[in-house]
Order: sequence, then structure tokens, then C-alpha cells
Amino acid sequence: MTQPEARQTHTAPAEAHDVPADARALIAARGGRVTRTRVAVLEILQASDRPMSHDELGAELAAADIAHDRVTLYRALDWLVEQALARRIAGSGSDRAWRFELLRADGHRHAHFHCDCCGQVICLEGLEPAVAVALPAGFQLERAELVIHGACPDCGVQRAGPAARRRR
Amino acid sequence: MTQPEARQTHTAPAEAHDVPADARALIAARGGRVTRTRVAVLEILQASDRPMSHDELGAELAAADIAHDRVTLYRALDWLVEQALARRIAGSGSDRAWRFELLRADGHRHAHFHCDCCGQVICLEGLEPAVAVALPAGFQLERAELVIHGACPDCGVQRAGPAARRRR
DNA sequence: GCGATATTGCAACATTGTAGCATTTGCATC
DNA sequence: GATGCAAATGCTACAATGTTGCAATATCGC
Repeated sequence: MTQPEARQTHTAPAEAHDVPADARALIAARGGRVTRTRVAVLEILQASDRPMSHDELGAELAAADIAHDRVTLYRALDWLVEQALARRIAGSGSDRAWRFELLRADGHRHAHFHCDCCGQVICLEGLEPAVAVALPAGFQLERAELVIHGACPDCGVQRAGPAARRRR
Repeated sequence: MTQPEARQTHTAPAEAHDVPADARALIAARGGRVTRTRVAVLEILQASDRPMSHDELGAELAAADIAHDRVTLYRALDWLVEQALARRIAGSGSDRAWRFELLRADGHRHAHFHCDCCGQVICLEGLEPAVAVALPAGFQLERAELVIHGACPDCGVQRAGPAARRRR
């Protein structure tokens, strides 16, 4: 998994009040048990500005020296989604893994940018899928997912030829 | 696999002009060998009005009594995509399989509707993702994928309670 | 019909996710 | 601080979806 390990993430104790709310409190408030993995996962997501995959989360946990099991991680994420603390977005591109991002209280929705080059997914804050579209009769709209594909700033510059764009 | 040559597979002369172009000709024109699986896959896609997954294609092939291998099917589809005869769209929802649809010569793009109930994907012809959006500096747009989630006409009516909407 | 080589078909493996179940842990209570 | 019990964990297995390598086969130009 081409992942340059450890991105900006990590919440140093000093900046604990930067995050929306205390992870432990959020978990406890929902009647869930405050466990190692849940707290860590929630904190990592709070510190991240883009959706993360199981794999990336796992790497972060490992980097932080937090013992965890693959299945437990899946279950912790499932729980967060179930409790409406996070939301699951479909992997776009050839990367068929789920990604997770914190759900904002304001129900804010935004589009995502998928870099076909490095596979990274980035939130496009200012871009709300304006789908007041007229669906054919009978279809019930629940939500719209908009994914923009292309090259991110990092990849855009070093992109040499079309061969570099093999699907990923 | 005793194949009585000149198998005249489908393509009943009468409906030959229904399909965009003869599958065999399309394949040959691109320098590819005209093989059982490629022709059949292309014809099935031509006859379908919605993107199909490997699985669905495989079922169609089986139904038409066309011997095929799982890997061969994958490769035939890869080839079609490579030759710009088809395009691959990411499975949305929890269904992480690719789906394929014929690429129209006019480069027409449209959005897709994913039924969260039955998992079916349908083309929304009249709906082109209007993403003349202003991407942040540095991002290069290549294409936009718009997926509308909800319930299709078939599922919409019989949808009883919220329990029926478990992710799928 | 023949030969070169593009495709196939098979088996093995990779990735991502789930299910079942015994063991451990968090936490309310004593 | 000790205790009990359900909630979580951490295994191991398994399922779904793809991919890779390679020998056997079928296409197609001659």
C-alpha cells in the first residue's frame, strides 16, 4: 500500500482542545465502552483532514504503538458509523477499500477528490454536490456522492507521460 | 470445446442494426482476435442498458451457454476498457465490484443511480455532473463521478421500515 | 493446412471484509 | 479494592473480488 506512513496526524496533548470534543467523552456519551482502539481511532480521525482507510488507520495505530487487531479495527469503525460519529465513503478508483471520516454535527456534505496518481482522497470543502436534480419518476433520492478524479497538486507536477496514469 | 466453426453466434441478421455496431467488427478493427468470450461480452454489454458487474456478465454467459473462465472474463473486460470500447465504473455502496458499460463514441457522460435496496445500478441519461466547479489551485480535473443513492422504483414501493435499508 | 503468437484456462495467491466463539476488559456495584 | 457480567477483543476460518504466472489452445495471416 503505497503509503508514505505517518502523515501530519497525531494530536499532541497540548492541542487537545483543538478537536471538536474529547474522544472518550464522545464514546461514553453514547453508552459505548471506552476502549483503547475506539479512543485511538476516533482521535486519529479527528486529527485527520481527509477520509482514511482501514489500512491507513491500522498504520497510524501501529505507529502510535497501539496494539490492535484487524477485525477489532473494522468493528470499531462499524461502531462509529452506527453511532453516527463517522461516515463511510466508498472507495473510488481501483482502490476498493472503504474510507472513513468524522461526521460533522452540522450534517455538512462535501465532495471528494481522488488522485488517480497516488490514490489519496481529499475532502473538497467548498464543493457540495448540487443535485437538486430531477430524478426520473419513482426514484427516491437519499444522498449523492460526487467524486472528482484527477491529479493532486503533488502528483500533477511530476506527472510525465500518459503511461504514469495507469489505473490505481 | 468442439466449436462448429462459423458459429454465427446470435446477431440474428434481422436485429443486426439494433446494436451500435457489429461486435466482431469492432473487435477486429482494433487488431484484437475475435474470440468467443470477447464477442459475447461485447454483445451482452451492447444489449444492456445499465452497467454490469463481472458477476452479472458471468451469469449471462452461463445462461447463453457460453463456456468461459472467470479470469478470461476479467481479461476480456480489461481489454475492452483498454481499447476504449467500455468503461469501468467503481462499485458504489458496499458492493465493491467493478461494473462495466459501453463507452459511447460521442463521449457522453452520465451519472449513475445506485439502489441501496437491491444494489442495482442504473444510468441516469439526463444527468450530467455539472462540475465546472472551481477546484482548489493545483488540482487537475480529469473526470467527475456522480452517484445518486436511494431507492429505485421497484424497491421504493415495497420499502416498509427503516430496517429494510441496512447497507448493501 | 501451417506456424507464430494472442488468448485461454487453470491453479495459486493477494486484498478487503465478515462470522463464530472463547477470552479479556470496562465499569457498575458491593 | 474486589467482584460479576455484558461488551469488546483477538483469534481462526471463510467469503468475495481481483491479479499473476504459465502451459495449452485457438486465431488468423500465409
